[in-house]
Amino acid sequence: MCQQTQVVTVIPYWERWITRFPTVASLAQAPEQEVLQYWAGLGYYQRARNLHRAAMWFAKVGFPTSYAEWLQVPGVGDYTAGAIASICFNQPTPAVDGNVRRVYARLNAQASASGARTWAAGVMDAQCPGTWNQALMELGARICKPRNPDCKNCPVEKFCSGKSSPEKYPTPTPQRASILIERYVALCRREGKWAMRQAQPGEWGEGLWEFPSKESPWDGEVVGVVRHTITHHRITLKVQMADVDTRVWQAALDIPHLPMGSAHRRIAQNFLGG
DNA sequence: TATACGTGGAG
DNA sequence: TCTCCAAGTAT
Repeated sequence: MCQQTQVVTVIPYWERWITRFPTVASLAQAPEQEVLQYWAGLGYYQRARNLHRAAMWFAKVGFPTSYAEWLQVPGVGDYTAGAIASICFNQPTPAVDGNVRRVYARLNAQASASGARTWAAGVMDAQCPGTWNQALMELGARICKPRNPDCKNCPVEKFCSGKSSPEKYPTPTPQRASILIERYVALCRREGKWAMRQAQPGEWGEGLWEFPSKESPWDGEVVGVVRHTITHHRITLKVQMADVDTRVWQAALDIPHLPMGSAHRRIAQNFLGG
């Protein structure tokens, strides 16, 4: 077995993305499959679809200028709308991210962060809402960190009700039990092409390409195992060389350019060599 | 209000 | 190698 050494220039995701989609219009005009292709590997594929829909929205009606309008944009929720409205349009809307929720819970010794938005609206500096919101978020990111918070350098330590045991707030949500999933993946090559399929709506990775798989083994040699986790699902993919009955085939040279999730991408990289 | 979503890095 | 963790939106 001999290993080939090759020099690979890794182009960052953002650079590939911004080169292909330098403007809102270019993103709006792209087919969704291509948007997914450039997003592939990052996860949260619904975000890519929402970003694409948002671009089409902007191309059609322009950028919103208020919190309420931004909330209508696909993929934009309370935090993003509040951040944009306050930072770009000087509107006194809270921008409550995970950092701000943690600052709220500790400052007020609250087990739950559900009151964070009401609190943030109340302490808002209406003269400089964007700067205020960014300061709150930075306080959480740099001082009031999830672990080892730097209380001695905290500008509001003397007001803090949770300072004696900051890591108790907010109470962590109990972790879910893992669900173990085992599937058998078939690699089937005919005339230089590989059997593949696109994940359907309702399946994981909708619209992404993958190799055929099922819960029971195929008739073929197991050549490897790939492990993968999606939230609390621990997935073991056993890779087999097997014959499958399919009508969809992809040329080996095209596979690196298809939108694929990381597990099947790893399978393609590790097992399609021959 | 609780849960699903995908991945990579830290330990 | 394994386990744990992260942040925001949609539903």
